[in-house]
Amino acid sequence: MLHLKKAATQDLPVYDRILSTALDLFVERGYHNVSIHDIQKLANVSIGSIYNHFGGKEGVAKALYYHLIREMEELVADVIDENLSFRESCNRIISLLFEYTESKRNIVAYVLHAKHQEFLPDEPPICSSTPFKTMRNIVQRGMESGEIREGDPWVVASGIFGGAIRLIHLRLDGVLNVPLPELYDELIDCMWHGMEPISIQESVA
Amino acid sequence: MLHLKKAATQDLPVYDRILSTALDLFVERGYHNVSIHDIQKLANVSIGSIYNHFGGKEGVAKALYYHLIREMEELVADVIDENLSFRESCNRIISLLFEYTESKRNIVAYVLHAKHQEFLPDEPPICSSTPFKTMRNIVQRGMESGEIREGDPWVVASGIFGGAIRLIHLRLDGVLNVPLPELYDELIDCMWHGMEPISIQESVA
DNA sequence: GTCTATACGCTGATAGAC
DNA sequence: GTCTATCAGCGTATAGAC
Repeated sequence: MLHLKKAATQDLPVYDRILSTALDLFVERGYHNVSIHDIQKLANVSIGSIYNHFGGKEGVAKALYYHLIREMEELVADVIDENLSFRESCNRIISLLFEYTESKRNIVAYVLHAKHQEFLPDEPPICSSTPFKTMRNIVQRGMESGEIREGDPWVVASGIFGGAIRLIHLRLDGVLNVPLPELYDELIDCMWHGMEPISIQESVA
Repeated sequence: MLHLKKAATQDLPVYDRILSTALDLFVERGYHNVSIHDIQKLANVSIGSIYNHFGGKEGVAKALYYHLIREMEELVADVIDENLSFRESCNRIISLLFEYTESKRNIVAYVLHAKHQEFLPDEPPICSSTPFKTMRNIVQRGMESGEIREGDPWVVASGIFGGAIRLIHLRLDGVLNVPLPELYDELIDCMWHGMEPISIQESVA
């Protein structure tokens, strides 16, 4: 697997160096504002190497896409292996995504931000790709086991993860200047108990 | 104001015809995959006209941006003028956004989807732009009046609107093939009452 | 596998007639 | 204001040496 660190960039083998550099550039400037020459210079490789390994710029983007989707899948799979309750699984996934957003910003940004259809016309849109499908399936299992309200799985999944994803977007866009993990507890509370004022919730109970 | 309709495209004055065509093309292919020549051909105008009115492709994108942001602002402002309760205001905004997504798909897609920083480096990111700021402010007022739980305004705003925005994205990406208004009631219920199974909510009450 | 130099097409932009 | 013809620059991709 590929672990991207800027500091270690120069020590990586060519293949990984290209991917690592491309990730940084794509996230920073956007795919279309990065030329092969930019990647070539910053990664200290030749254009020929890039074409040898990836067959061009689109090939680089595609390889990146698969690497990072896989990384996200593993994150979700690890949570499932922990055999937590349904609700704890959801919380854990959100918690990990929040940590990722802080420690591996560009990975999350590339997966979440990019309109991959603009430059990867063959790939399915990201929300239907495996990690998100998996998350939807988790929700469906939670409904069947009665741990969560019944309903359209997409609506329920959006209700659970929508707030978290929104916060990640805000954080990536630089609108939020608070690290996401600090907001975790409050968000979890909001999503499970709803947005009613707490006084009402208590008076009902 | 600009009301974009594909059918009436050919009857519009040049200025609006360019904007309308550009909107469709930008959403369909993405800003960078659309050339001035594409716009020129499809809008039945000359390149000269485009440069006269907008000063270039970026100028077209910028004008579009302002038009559509303004349209969204008005949508929110109209809701505020109705003087509903805080909660009803939120519901109404979501309802209108859902309708917009169905009837004016490309407008919503352009405002929501695009990473405008990639091609409009001078503009602020969309989530911090006026309509979203306004929505956050509404939330803040709701907290002060006790109609909603206290907390970080971004977290609360994400809790309220995050699910809706997520569904809009899914719909725009073609993952959902149900018109959003049909999902409205269920979503609203989820967001106000939380994701607990309904049986538990009832037993608590 | 890695590199450099080069070719070719596309795109944004301009000039100048009407 | 609208148009066409044309230019200059950039970015992808290739060819061929090492």
